[in-house]
Amino acid sequence: MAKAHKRDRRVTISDLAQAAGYSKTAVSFAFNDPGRISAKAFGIITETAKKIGYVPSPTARHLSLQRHQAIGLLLPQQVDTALQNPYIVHIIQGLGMACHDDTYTISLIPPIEESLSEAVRRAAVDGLITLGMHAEMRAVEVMEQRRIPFVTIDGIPSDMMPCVNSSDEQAAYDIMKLVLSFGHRTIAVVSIAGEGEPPKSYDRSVIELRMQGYLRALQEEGVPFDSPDLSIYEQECSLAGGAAAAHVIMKESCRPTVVVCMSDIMAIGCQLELLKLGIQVPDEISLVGHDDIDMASAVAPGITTVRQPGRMKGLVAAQMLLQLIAEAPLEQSRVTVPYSIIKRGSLCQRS
Amino acid sequence: MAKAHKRDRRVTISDLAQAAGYSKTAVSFAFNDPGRISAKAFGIITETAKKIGYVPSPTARHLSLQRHQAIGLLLPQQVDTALQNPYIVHIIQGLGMACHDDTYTISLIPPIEESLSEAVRRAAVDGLITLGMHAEMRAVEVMEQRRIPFVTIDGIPSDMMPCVNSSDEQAAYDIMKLVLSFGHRTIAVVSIAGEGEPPKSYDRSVIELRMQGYLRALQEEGVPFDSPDLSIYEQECSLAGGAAAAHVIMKESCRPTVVVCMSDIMAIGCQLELLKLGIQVPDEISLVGHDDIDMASAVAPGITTVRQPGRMKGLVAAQMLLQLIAEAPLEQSRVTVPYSIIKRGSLCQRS
DNA sequence: TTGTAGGCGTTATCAA
DNA sequence: TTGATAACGCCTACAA
Repeated sequence: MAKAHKRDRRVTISDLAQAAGYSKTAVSFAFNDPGRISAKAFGIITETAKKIGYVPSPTARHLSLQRHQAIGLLLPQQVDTALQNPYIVHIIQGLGMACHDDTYTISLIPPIEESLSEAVRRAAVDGLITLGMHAEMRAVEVMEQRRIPFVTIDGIPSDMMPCVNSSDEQAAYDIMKLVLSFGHRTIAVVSIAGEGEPPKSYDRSVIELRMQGYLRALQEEGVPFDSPDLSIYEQECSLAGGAAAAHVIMKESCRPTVVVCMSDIMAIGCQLELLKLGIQVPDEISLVGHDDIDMASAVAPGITTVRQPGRMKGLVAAQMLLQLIAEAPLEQSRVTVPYSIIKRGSLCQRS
Repeated sequence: MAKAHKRDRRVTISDLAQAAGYSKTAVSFAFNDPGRISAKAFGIITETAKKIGYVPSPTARHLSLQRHQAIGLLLPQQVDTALQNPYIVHIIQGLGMACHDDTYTISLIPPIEESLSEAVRRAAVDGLITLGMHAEMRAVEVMEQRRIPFVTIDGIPSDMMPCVNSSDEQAAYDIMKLVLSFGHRTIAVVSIAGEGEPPKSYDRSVIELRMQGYLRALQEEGVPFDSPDLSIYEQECSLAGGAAAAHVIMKESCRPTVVVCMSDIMAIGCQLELLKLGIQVPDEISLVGHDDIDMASAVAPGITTVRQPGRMKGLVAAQMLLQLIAEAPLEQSRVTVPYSIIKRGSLCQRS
């Protein structure tokens, strides 16, 4: 009567111990370290377990072991919004690759009522991956209080926080250099308009870094910021934004020979619109993008672009995190993953 | 000496209770039900909490409350593979939309050593979303033993298991009907080759249902299965598979006027290859696909296709699951989410 | 090899 | 309003 008052209680280790005629310890061993009990005991216990339908409670194990076998990805926005960004999907894939062998699970953790720190408080994970500078101080504080290790992707390299970055500035510099090497001198740059706080797809700092890279390359070639040959636009990061850019550009008195877009999605939108307007791409106007999303290789001509190594970043970050969780020392706490430039048909020699 | 032997123990509710000069109960109330203690007590406790850096342990709460505030998505493959399928990404977005308000977290749960049931055993979630028929019996058994509610997406409607489906057969029927209404009578169908056990992107049953839908429509219009005007191919579900289809089709003595592909990715691959071969799309050969992936609207001409309501399915499934978790009755345990046909440029009147 | 008992950090019950 | 104390279900020294 003391215990069996609820008919549909889930079956616990005690139930199994009783049913099998062994102690809880024996049962525990049967599941976690069979070598420590007799073969007979093991047989009886597993048999009985099957019979009465016993499944060890993960939660109880977690509490007891102080470990979840899970890592979390702290998202700057709600899940549905975040996953609209293919880059984030790539990162998750990378995390998955790293977690595969160690059978860690991945938790998608959006802010709770706008608050990342609140999300961190409640996260039942062994470690966290953080995106961008959104690792606001409050959240970092909580992670430290909770002693949860974390690795930041695309964060601002600082302090002792482990992070995985790619050289955005350099990548932008490189592709602009490529553009210039093709003889282009009348250039339109389409930057990303940052609407709202957390920009839909990109961190503000990334946008700035890319712009700096562009300008550095231009400067080197003697195209200063205020050159009449250089026009800079800001558009929403979408196909529509790219299309809008196409229209604006066509109205320019001094039409550019190349459009340098800060994202493939805009480049593709722009290219489709230019084609629709009867402009030959790349013959009349060349185009380059950024990110190498799937679509970039699917459109005709393919978009010359910079490949964001999202998967690689996720993979490396997760590996580092797993190290930290295991309390193993990190070889390096600041990793830079290389970009690569993908050459396709959208960029050609200036005609 | 009994307790304070570890210097870096994380601070617990007892520590706070002691530091604040109240009982654990009072502390618990301060965090969960402040109305039940005096304002003064609340003030002191929260103040002290901040000072000593106390954060309630989620795990301990989970064990105590028997609830995780998390749902899991049971993936048929590893995370990186699964997320290559945009349809699955859409589903996750849908889950995210549903979880937003209730601040549930989403766990991505891949099989553990090929075993879904093992993954279910260890999942620390309040409920599970299951994909396709991959909810093999063993996994279902474990869910029942653990008393974890679940909802299946694209599963085989059966028994009492709640599920969210879309009428694949009907959708295929509809698009084939559309094709026929445009006057096409010489038709190539490109089906999906099922390589390996869990097909890369599609459940076997979905493929069969779509084929059935195609055939039903054809039959109605007097194009029987063995008509010389109908040729059926099987290709890998990829751009390359579509391209391969294009080549095979062009070698046919009786060239079709339309290619009906079971997936957009194949349709796009096919279209790009046809264009490369100098075939006019849609004038010489029309094309239709299935799924309405992002790319389908980006290529030129756009692919006429059937929109897989992935987000909607995820949303509905998660809402149902949340109901089940709350032990609220389900309005209906079998929901069918409607497809819609998206008309774009790739399909035109037979010339 | 097996069992006893204490700990993991909360929440919930029920007196005081 | 407050505070002991018993769950929650498992793991694991330590003892037998």
